[in-house]
Amino acid sequence: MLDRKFIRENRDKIEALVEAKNAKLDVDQLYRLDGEVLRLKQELEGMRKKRNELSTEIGKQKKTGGDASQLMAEVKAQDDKEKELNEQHRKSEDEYLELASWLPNIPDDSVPVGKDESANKLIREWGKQPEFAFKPLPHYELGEALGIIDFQRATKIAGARFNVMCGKGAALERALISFMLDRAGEKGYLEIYPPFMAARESLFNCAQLPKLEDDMYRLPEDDMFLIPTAEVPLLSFRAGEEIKTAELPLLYTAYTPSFRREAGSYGKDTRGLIRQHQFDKVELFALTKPAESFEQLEKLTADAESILQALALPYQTVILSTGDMSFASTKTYDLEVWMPAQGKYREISSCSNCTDFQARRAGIRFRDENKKLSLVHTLNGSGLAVGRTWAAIIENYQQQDGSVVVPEVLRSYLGGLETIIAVKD
RNA sequence: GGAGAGGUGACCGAGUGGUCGAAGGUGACGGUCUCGAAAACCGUUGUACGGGUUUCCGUACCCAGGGUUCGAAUCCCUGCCUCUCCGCCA
Repeated sequence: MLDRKFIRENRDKIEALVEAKNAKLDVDQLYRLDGEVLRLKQELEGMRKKRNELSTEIGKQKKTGGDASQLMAEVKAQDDKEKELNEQHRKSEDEYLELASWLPNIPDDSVPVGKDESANKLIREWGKQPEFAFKPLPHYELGEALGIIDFQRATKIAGARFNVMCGKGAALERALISFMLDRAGEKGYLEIYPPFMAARESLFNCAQLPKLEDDMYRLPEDDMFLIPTAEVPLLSFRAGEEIKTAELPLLYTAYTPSFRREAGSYGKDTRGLIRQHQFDKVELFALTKPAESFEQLEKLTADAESILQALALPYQTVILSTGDMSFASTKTYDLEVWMPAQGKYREISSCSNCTDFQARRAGIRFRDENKKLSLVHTLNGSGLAVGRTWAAIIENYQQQDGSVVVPEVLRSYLGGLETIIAVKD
């Protein structure tokens, strides 16, 4: 949610925003409703004032045994008008809020302007792409040959875009989660283990709603959703709270699965682990003072990058253009890991500064230097998407004989295992 | 799932129809005292929106949404949440 006064006083910026982020809403209607709400509210408050004054007077009369019937009739006389005004005001207000909830957050000035991902900009590259004396295989072929992942049988359980990991494959997934959580813990993030389902309000606070309702799995009887990212529970964890200023910045990390319907992505990445309905992720999340959030974004991004570096996986860091950014973000870095079989970099993390956009919806505040209640800023980043990391390891560490070398930092998590080899049957 | 109790300001807690935005306490802040600190004492301390804009005025808010009433934190209804007991269950 954007600040209402800001919207009111910056129509030019709002129009530019709607253009830059490809938002779909009727700006004229938004401003018409805002004006109407203000007008109705003023009129309504005037009537309430009169009613309050008369009621007080009636109270006094009754106390002293005077006759209040005249006054009571006077109050009664404005009932209908007041009721109607109230109704109109509420209706306009609801319509306004509904419309305003479709306004995305405003991109930071440092973000490249562009319609889509073609305008994204490379920030830096890290690591050397491995050279193979043979044609590197995709992770799904290798993984199936090694017997550590099974896409075929997963369909019997849940259909397409799911997977079953087996043996060392399952252990590798678990090792990655533990490794990432441990690293985040070392960097000062508090580990959180939250619910994997969330109420409608949590999704709205996070700005997954209203825009992404069709992209989520829903439990209609309870009006709950399977979380599409740990960002949802981590934001709502402190919703409605006044955070003690000395506590900021608050850093949280959480492992959760993420559930996404991937509606509208038919035919994209149909093979392998890149695009699944359920995938594991270790999330990094931060609440900061406003003045520190962009600095925190650099730190948080660096923290995510450090995981890739520790795993010695080549990657590049990209800043997303205005048209490619998510709804709530003002500035987003994507980390893209090298996938040898595709010969491409693929997104493995996305780190965003949502400034006060989510905090306003969730009501998370603190006392600033002037002791005024202010909204905190929220940031989130994957650190990292575990399934895609799994895939990147299999592909980057593959050997000619079809085995996969285990990255050194993971070996202690796998009982010292150095190489994943095919299970003989 | 069944029965009961309850949800009040940063926190604890009083308040069962009018003068209650709300006692008291804690915390925080300012001051007195002190070399300094603690203690003690005095004072200050809600949010949002709208209007005027130098300290001002108004409206709303005592979980949320409806209702009764001239008037509701206080009465009624619904929902959500918490606690206790029973049942069920990993």
